[in-house]
Amino acid sequence: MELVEEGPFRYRIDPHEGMRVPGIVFASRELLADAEQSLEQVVHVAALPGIVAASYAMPDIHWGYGFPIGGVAATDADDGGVVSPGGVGFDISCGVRLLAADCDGEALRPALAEIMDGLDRAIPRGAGPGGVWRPDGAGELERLLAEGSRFAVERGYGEERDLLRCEDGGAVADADATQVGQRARERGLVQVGSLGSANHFLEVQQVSDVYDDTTAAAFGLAPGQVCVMIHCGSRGLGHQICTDHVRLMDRAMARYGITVPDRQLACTPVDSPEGRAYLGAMAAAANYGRANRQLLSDAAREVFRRATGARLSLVYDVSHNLAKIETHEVDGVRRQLCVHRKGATRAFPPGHPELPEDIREFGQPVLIPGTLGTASYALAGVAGGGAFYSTCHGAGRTMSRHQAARSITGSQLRARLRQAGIAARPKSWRGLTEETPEAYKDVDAVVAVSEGAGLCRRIARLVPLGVVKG
DNA sequence: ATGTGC
Repeated sequence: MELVEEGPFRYRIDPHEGMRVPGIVFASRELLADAEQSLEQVVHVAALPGIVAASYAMPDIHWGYGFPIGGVAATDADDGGVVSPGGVGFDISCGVRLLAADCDGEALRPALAEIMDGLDRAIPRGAGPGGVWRPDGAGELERLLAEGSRFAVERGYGEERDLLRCEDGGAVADADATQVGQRARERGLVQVGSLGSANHFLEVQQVSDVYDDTTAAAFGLAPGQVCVMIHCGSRGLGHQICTDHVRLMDRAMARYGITVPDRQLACTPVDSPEGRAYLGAMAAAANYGRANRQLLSDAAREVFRRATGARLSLVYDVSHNLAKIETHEVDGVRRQLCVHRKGATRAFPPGHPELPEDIREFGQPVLIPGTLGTASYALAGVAGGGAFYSTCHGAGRTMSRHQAARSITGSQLRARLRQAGIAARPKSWRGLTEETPEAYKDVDAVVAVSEGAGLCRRIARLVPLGVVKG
């Protein structure tokens, strides 16, 4: 792949092979070495009808279904632009929530084992059914899909202030539950308030570094402070919605005269019945994902309250797998675009009207989950953020799950975490080996490059004290 | 990511 170095940590792939726009890859030379194969997917995405500006790749890019994970693509509906479920991914609305405790690590230490045991009992996780709340039939699921975190808070799982610190106030307005199929509903009904498996986790963390005292304080973060980070998505419901709508679009594509370089890029115009149906179902899954994180926050709060009386207040909740209709200025013209972010986090700049009033001047909080036993980050959006105000979402895999599981045994991993002073409560030690840190890129490098490329800035770094995983 | 692989 021919890459033109355009600026610091910014590379361009010039249009060829049916590309309508260039590819723009944000990376260092080291990170590019891991990205080589997935750049082909950046090229494929650049061929989508109606794509605007560029097919972007974040520094944590890796191979995904159709689109790369770490990809950003915006399309213009008025210019034949399409929407593609592959541009969001199977885990619709997968995202991260960070809660700040009113105590520091030193104070928490004596109660840590008790808290971890409490979380071990309170947090449903792993594949299959099980959640903290079983909606009372189809009516409640319907409201959950329409109202997201708002409904969870209304039902007593949280406080009104939580909603102010959620992307979209905790619910997107354009959810259309009629486009969520029966199987998706059945799977979703029994998984409300559950973590899932793979790289999803709930961690008790401590702030290890602060890079901007003022912004950190405004976000509610200080050196040494205890936090809880939750990384999860929309479970089987989102997965089923993606499966269903990929199939529908795959069949419909030809009728719109659309051809794509990879069948996994199945798409239809944003303004088509199929496009609107997907966006409506996707928004319902987005609300499910937010409610899921809200319910797990409530479960964690209860454990902390009982163990030490500590309170957890929400810093922010943001997704990294979503398509959204947003207004952006392109070459001096304001346009309504369908922005696909897949393994990429929205990072609105300071002053953006959609940000909570009390932190608006600092830019949107961006939450980056680390991999097992490594650091996580709180970042902030910056003015001029290159890729439709998006940045990285995490470390990004370099090893397959199979490869990772062969590289270390459960007991070796267990010993390492214990040595690092991290209290782990996995559902199974065997399953955890797929998540060994060597299977991922270095999150510190990914975040440093994202900042260097002008996509975001670092606010605080967090390290794990305890981890709950599927 | 996922009642993991058509």
